[in-house]
Amino acid sequence: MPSRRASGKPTSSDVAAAAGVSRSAVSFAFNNPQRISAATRERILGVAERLGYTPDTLGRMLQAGTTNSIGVLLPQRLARTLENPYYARFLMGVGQVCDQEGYTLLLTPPLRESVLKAIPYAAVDGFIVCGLETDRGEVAELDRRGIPFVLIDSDRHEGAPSVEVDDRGGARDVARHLLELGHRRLAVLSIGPEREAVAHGSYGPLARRLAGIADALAEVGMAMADVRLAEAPVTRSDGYRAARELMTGDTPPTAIMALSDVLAYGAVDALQELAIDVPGEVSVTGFDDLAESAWFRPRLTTVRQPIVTKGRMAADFLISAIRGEAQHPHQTLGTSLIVRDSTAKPA
Amino acid sequence: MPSRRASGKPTSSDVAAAAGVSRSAVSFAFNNPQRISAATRERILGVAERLGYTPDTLGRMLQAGTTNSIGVLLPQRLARTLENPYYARFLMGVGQVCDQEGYTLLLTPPLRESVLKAIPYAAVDGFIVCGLETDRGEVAELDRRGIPFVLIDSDRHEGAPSVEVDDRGGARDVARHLLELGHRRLAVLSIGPEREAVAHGSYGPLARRLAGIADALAEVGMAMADVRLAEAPVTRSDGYRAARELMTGDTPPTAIMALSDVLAYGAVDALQELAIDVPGEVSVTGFDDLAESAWFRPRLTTVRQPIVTKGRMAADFLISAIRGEAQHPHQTLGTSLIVRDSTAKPA
DNA sequence: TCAGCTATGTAACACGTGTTAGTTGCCTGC
DNA sequence: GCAGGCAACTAACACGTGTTACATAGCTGA
Repeated sequence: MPSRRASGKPTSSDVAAAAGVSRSAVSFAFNNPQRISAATRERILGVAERLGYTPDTLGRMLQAGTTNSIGVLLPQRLARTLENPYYARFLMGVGQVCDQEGYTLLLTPPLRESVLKAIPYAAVDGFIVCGLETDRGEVAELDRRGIPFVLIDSDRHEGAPSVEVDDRGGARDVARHLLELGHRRLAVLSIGPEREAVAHGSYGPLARRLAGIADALAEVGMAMADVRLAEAPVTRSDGYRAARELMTGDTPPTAIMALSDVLAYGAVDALQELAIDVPGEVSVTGFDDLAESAWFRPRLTTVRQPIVTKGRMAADFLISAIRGEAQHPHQTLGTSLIVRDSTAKPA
Repeated sequence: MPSRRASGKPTSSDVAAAAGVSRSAVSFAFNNPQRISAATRERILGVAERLGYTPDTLGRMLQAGTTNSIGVLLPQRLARTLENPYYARFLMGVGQVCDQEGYTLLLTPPLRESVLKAIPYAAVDGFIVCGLETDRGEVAELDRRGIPFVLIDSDRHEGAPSVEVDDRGGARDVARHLLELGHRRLAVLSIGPEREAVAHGSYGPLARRLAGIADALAEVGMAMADVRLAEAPVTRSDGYRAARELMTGDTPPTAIMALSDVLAYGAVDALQELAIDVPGEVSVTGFDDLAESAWFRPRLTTVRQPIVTKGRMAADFLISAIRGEAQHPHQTLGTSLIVRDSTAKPA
């Protein structure tokens, strides 16, 4: 009978005792067959089978010093994250590499509203750090832990690999597109509320996109002050509500620039319900180019960012760092303007 | 200087040595402040700070016997899983509970094509087992490990909690709906290829849905043999291709029953490209009722299954089991037919 | 003044594993 | 017949933590 008090799980000591051998022999029987005679090996395996023994995962990990798992440090709660198609797609890219290299994927949301506090509770070989709007010590904490990590959509940080996207250029391109079509009454549907973060000097993707829009506006002698700014948290419904409100003014915009595709979908929903033709009366643009945007009616004009590639590259960099192979590469991925059917000259 | 050979990370022994105290004192300084004098506590914390010490996650987990993490045992690779909106939504439900209870979420894909082999490599307090088409010993393995688990979309298994959906009833409802409208030339767009699994006696959700369709057919004197069956792996594009092929015959169907919403989207894409009106000429139905289906044009007639609730309930059951609170509840969630604009009487 | 209690710190144990160094016995070869 | 080598196995270490049982000193109260 396994001696372990009441917790059930038999340990290698139990097997050793029952088989009349040492604990080492048990380990060899499982991991190093040729290091032990075939006869006793069979006996040990038999006893193990009878007792229902399985090597403990944590014990093995502690000894091996590796978990075969990579963590994704998320800025939002799991429910909000998985609700967002952007993250689903990003994680898909990460997952491709995990599949290939045999890693599991640990999703780590903030613990009690704190990303920092979540770090000690994740048993992983390395972290992919997502959308760190303001660095409140997470990077320092990871550094001192000596655990490899990669920054995504954050500020560039010497001492760690990073993958970013040319958000500024992409936003500039789409704004330019609308301006060249002749639009002057523009509205920006931003992901928010994060204006405070921007005001406080954060340089997340959001701030960069706004900067890109400002760039394009400046080229025609306009400024952000000439643009109407609305904010919606994240979902399609949020975009719907925000767009409805945008159209209530006495001089509604002729073009709505949404800072994510999902918000753009919602905006189109609102316009259709108001019987406003897209793009005949109002043009709408997105950002991301999710797969659905090509199927959406009207087919959405948007900025393509290589989300899956971003995830894949992040995982590649991380695994290289875990293996101690690479230094600290910084990659900035390009964007491209995808002109489809949701934009046209103003009426 | 920390003595540890070259691996970097200082351990509590290093801190103890540097502070001239025992290792226990270091532990107390961090976890049990009142067990030690304020003066030495400050000193220890100071030394720890200087050395850059952080308690090791694995060591702590091993001692505590808990990981604060729950695992999701997936039947497919991560890339395929996260590509599927159904799973994204299911994981969202699981995530809601994780957020609430402070758990992290470990996604565990098959290792070398084997779900079984993946189990020993996941450091979790319990598993949510998804879509176990055929039980090849996974349940036995989890049982012998003595780790709590919950079965989702599988056969009911005494000895473990489970959450299922009335797939059969849902499929029967939607088939009945089409038959009552007058359709007789039906096509089923199944998720596959898994016909072999069904033939081998597996009772996954897919088989149950097919059984439900057979039920409805029987009510009007028809059988599955009278229905055209096509299979598509999983994505919208897959559905598109399969539907195009379905329509090539000399007597194309007047209604397409897709076994998932995503496939239904693809089917509508194909019909639109062929200039076939939906629902005027051909009706299309889905299964799942994803959020997008209400926005889709034409608004999709489908079977709603409570995906998020399923995930939430699975996580609830699991956490109860981890805490040793509950027995082995079995829950079967209901479905409801959502009639929208993608179905009509045949021409 | 001394028994007894509290505050403080430590040694030892427990969690469960893999691996290295070392012991024993048997067989081979000269 | 015995040195040397090999096979089989074990003791001890390492991974890093939290916690329990014990020792010591100082203080309080009768």
